[in-house]
Amino acid sequence: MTKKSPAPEAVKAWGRLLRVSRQLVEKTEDILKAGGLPPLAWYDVLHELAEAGEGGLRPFELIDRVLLAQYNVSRLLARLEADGLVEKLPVSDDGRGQTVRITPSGREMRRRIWAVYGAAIADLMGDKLSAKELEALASLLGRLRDPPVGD
Amino acid sequence: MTKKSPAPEAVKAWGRLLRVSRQLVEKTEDILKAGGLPPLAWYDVLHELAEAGEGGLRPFELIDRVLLAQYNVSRLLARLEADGLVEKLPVSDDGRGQTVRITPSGREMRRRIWAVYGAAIADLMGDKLSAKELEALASLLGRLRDPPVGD
DNA sequence: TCTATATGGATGCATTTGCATCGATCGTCA
DNA sequence: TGACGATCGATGCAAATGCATCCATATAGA
Repeated sequence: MTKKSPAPEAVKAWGRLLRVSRQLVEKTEDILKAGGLPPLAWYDVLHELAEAGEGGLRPFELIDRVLLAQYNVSRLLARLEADGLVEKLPVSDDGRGQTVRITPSGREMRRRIWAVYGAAIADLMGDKLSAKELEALASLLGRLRDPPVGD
Repeated sequence: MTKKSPAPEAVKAWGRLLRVSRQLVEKTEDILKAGGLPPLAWYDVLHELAEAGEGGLRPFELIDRVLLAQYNVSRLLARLEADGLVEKLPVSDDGRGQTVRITPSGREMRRRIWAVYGAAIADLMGDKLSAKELEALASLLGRLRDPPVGD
């Protein structure tokens, strides 16, 4: 079987995508660290749990949402629980599982992270592109997702 | 001082950017691993060194090109050297430094990785967007780079 | 019901990363 | 020339990640 060769435009866009995203993540992590705040992954999980509300989420639901490996979620939740930011509840109809719920202190931490994270997003993205351009970017990126997503 | 709040469009584009890039990287790493090939970072370094030619590069030059931390480059080069893919040469006019040059076997490895990596790029990007769209994407991403880059 | 298989989640172990620091040389300035 | 701060690159140690596997429960099939 013959391997495909990518178009030059694809290679260029690919390179930019990887480099830019790494640069942005790194900068954001630095800013959070400088503010004595936990890493981005913590925010992601706290955000999902906050959106999920009182019902909480099962760890395996978290896995697809935050795009982390199972063992990573398992350990991250352990750290969050140790810090009192989430709590694990047994779930009645499945003896294997548990439900994870954000605590008030977790919500507070989420707010604190967001104050810094949101500002970083504004600095690093919002200020560089117009609203129309941001929408165009989101739309193009959506087509690269698996599964692709519209709007 | 008041913190900025990001525009909703910025938040959406940000989320897509981080998720899509992680998804693409992960998929690509999986493909490489399945082919018994080393990780993407190896390709990056071999690619830069191949472009640099016989003159090679100093490790600190590699650092900004591949966007890796200094200690990461140091250790990655040690692994590449152990595998005979690069060689380290003393540099005459700076007793602290060294020059790193790709070996024939390193060039060969780069080709083998590219056969798989290039096909992944074609699959994951080239097939999803038109040439025009890819250029638009690259251009938008270029504006997010630090420093921003045109074309 | 009893057994086989699949799923949810945790964990031991090896590798990789991040952080701080170190040794060595270079450049500058008195 | 001699001293001092900066730069290049490596490395010890701690934390995080990846991998394989494990335990427990759930589900399906004979």
